[in-house]
Amino acid sequence: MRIATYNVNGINGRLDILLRWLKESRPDIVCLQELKAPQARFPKQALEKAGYGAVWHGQKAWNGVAILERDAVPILTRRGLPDRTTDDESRYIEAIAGGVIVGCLYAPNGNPYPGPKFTRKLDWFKSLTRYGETLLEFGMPAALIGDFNVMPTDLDVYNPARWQDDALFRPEVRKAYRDLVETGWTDAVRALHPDEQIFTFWKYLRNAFARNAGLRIDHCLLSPDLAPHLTACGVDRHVRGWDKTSDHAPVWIELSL
DNA sequence: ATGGCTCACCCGGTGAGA
Repeated sequence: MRIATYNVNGINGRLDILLRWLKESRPDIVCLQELKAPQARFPKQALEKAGYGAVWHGQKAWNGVAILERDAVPILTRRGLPDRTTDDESRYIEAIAGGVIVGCLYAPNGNPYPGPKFTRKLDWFKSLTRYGETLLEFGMPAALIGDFNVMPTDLDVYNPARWQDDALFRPEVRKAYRDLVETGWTDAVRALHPDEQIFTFWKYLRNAFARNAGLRIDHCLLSPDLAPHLTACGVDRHVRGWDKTSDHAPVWIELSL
């Protein structure tokens, strides 16, 4: 079973890109972030035509997350994190797909540092960590997948020195990610490729993709009963090279289930 | 090199992304 995550950066503006990638890669389950579309403007029919059922959590102009399943409709289990019911941003959706609890997330950016947005990012990670512990206690195969907006280590940044004071790389945020992982999750890409430099995002600016000036910020975390089934993972880098593409590339994992 | 892109908002300049 293949599970992928893709920050599409506008699902309607880049629908052709998304459909092209789905057609060539045919993942079983897909987590999408940054839909940038209100609930009523999700392209349900176009995805159905491509063979994917969907659940989604939209928002006007910003954020927005969705889970797709090939030849099925995911069973929605949650919209939003339990700690953040006053939060009006669409950053978490969860469903059962392929027998796995799939939590699809889009963490806050947190810039500028310091400031209220940065503090909110740390709070959001605490909420995610706490809820993740609840998921682990269920004892059902679970995965937290999406755009975490954090580079966990120096290896995940093309030029670590330049990112020291950025909200995606501040020590507080890296610690928040580490605290989350240490409650029992496995970072799939690092489990299989501990020493390889792997990027999932390249800025639009300054020819970043051609220079490979990238970051690893899209992650797949697996519960203890799922991690032993991990057989492969990768980044569909070539998608980032397409015309009018997202600034992220799709990331995928393969599970022997 | 903190943005030189790119998006959604709805038609022009603003806020946000990372």
